[in-house]
Amino acid sequence: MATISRKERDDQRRRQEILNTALSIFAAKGFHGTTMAQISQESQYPLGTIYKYFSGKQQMYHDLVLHKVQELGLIFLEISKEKETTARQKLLDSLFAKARFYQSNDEVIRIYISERSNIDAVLMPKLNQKVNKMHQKMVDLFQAIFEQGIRDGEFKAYPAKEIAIVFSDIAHSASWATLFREEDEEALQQRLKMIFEMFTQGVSIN
Amino acid sequence: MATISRKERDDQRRRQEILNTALSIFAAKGFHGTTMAQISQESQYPLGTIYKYFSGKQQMYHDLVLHKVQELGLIFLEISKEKETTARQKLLDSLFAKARFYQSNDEVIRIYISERSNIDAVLMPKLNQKVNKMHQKMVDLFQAIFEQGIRDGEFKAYPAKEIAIVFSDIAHSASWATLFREEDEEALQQRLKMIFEMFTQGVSIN
Amino acid sequence: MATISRKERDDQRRRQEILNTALSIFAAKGFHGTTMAQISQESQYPLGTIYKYFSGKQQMYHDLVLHKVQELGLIFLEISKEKETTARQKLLDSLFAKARFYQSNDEVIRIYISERSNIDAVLMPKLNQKVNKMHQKMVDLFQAIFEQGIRDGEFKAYPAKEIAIVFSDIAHSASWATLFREEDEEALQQRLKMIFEMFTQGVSIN
Amino acid sequence: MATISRKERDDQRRRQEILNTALSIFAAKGFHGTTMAQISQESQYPLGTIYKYFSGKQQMYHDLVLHKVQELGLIFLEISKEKETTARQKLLDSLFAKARFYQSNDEVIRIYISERSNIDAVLMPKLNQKVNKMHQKMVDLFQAIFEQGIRDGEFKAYPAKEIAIVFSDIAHSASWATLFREEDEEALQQRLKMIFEMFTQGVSIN
DNA sequence: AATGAATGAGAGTTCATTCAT
DNA sequence: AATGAATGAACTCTCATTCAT
Repeated sequence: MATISRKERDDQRRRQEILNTALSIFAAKGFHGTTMAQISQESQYPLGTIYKYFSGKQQMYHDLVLHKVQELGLIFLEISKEKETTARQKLLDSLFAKARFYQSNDEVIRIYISERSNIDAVLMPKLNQKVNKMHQKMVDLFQAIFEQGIRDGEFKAYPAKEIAIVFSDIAHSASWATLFREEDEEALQQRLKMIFEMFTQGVSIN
Repeated sequence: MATISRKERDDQRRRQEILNTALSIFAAKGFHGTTMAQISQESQYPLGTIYKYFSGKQQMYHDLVLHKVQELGLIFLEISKEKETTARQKLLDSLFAKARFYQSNDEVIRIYISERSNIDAVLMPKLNQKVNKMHQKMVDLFQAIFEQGIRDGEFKAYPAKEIAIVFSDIAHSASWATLFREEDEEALQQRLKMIFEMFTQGVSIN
Repeated sequence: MATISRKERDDQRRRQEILNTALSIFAAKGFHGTTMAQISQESQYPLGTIYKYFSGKQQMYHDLVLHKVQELGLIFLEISKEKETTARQKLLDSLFAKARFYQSNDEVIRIYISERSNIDAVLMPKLNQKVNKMHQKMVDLFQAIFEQGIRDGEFKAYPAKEIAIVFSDIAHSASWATLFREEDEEALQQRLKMIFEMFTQGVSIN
Repeated sequence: MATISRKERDDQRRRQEILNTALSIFAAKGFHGTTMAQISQESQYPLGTIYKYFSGKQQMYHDLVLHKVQELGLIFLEISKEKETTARQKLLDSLFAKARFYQSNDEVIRIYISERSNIDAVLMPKLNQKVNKMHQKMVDLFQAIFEQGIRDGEFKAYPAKEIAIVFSDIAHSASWATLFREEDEEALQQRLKMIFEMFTQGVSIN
């Protein structure tokens, strides 16, 4: 019904507004440096309301991280599902997509990395597990792409899983670097292409 | 002569014992999840004693991180300074060294990564700066190796800095993976060699 | 209109209750001998609540001292502003007022004296400055009264400032003594009058 | 015997050196702001040695205060015992003596005043009692002088005790003021004489 | 239903005193 | 006998969460 759906839409919007505010603060001050009072104040939502939408500080953080990681995962999923595209092209697309995603989500990226580094694994073991699981899924997507590429004679028959891991980290590092450089679009594209060429052609002479 | 008084030796030993305990706890629970009381209890040193050796929780953490990062830096420095070694071999050595270092220092590695991820940059900006500086130095060492390799006709003339960054992250990722696999020495060596071959020869079929 | 919301009134009352409790304890045990936990326990307000009203132990102490000193200052100001009163009478009024104030605020008086004595000037320099400033203002009021008295031919032409200081301290000492005697109202009045006569007529014969 | 007496003299000297250092620090930072470690460092005496001479921080403080107050008491005793001197002159002498004492002992004076204000009566009740007792003795000396003066027809027959209290506080206030003025010897003498004249002749015109 | 004031456990750190050397 | 490193109780203050309004 319309009434319910309006309420739902409002809820969704509020939730998102709160999350966005929380994201900025978490990224700036870290999980422990951020207080619920700050989030309440900055987001203009009363504390009680925030606790209506989230069961606690930790869950909020979980939501935030998982939501964003999922977003990135979806992008890769889209790319990997394309039918008429070569493996090579899919990888290149993924590389560009990741860099773009990092550029427009630099705040959350810090958090994602931090989570991956496991540091609060004891305090938030579930989040950590989930993040790693999603990371694994993304690597799996790459693995599938490499399997396709090997099948199609594009790539050498290295173990697809190992290549996927290496590629995933190259993509991360190339994208991460984006956040600390003042590159224009052109320079970014050139750099990414060069890195991709390194990866495919190797750095050795012959 | 090694005129270290007994007191000094004792001090050094105690300091190290405390640091070791702290390391375990920091690695397991993170900076914020660790309490001085825990370190005191676990290390069997009274709180007051710990504060004799370290001016506070934060300084302890700093010491811990910087000390270990320096250790890794020294290893790379040794390798890069070798005279009669080809660039190729130096890189291979570095890759193996990094993996071994990660294996024997898995606890501190989590901390190092966490620091690099910037998450508490506001709370501990100085540590962060220093860690990044040391990371930069390590990348610089790799860059020098690549410059040597390019000069000697071993490597293609990619921008040395970009290759260095890529290589550094591949090395990290390959070593990091070590911590979550049950590989014997043999399997590890094979994997590292394969990854290095990928990196040098490229994954594409021409 | 007195549109003080109930909340504001409650706040004010609570604040005052806490201050009153704190006052007793500070007066009995001094600043350093008093713990926030004691104030919390004695006042029946939880620690967190106390920190809602006061930003810390020191600020509480400041508030307490300044508030009370101001109160006394206002009393003197009232007296000194009276139009139709002789200087002599104003001084007598001030003397009585001070004694009464000491009687009904014996706890805070100890604190005031302690502050004036400068002992924690390094730890709480601002409070000390303010208290001394207010003390100076009170002496200035007396000075003005003496100037009036000299102009009117009531008093000898001693430097008004010096007489004011002497009078201020006589008033303090006479009032202070009140706290350690078991005088009825009658005896108090007689003693103060006698002291005032000593001050005005001198103790020497001819 | 000579050997013992040398030891005793050394002990006495060391004790005094420690006390002098402690005095400076107590006066500057207050009782609670001063740490035993500071006294040890500043005085160049090891902590253990200090605890040989004093049973604790508090006793040190006691010794310090009592010693100095006694010194002042002795001065007044000397003056009051003089045979051929008029009461008037004895008071004048006392006034000058007090001012000089304050000038050369400004550090301890702050402490003395602080003690008199009773603020740590619960923490150091014995010291407080003793200081007040000594203060009382000094007032008693003044009282005896006034009784002498009244007997000799120098002073009006006010209750000697009350005059003594008033005089004692005037003397304190006049001396205290010394610490915050930049008076030369001449100006000081004039001021004290004027204050004494005020006290004896009264401030009123007949 | 929505709010935000109230709560109190638990954090990091200090320092008077002891006592093994 | 002289030392000063070692001790740990006790301090102030913070903040995630609750629940009365």
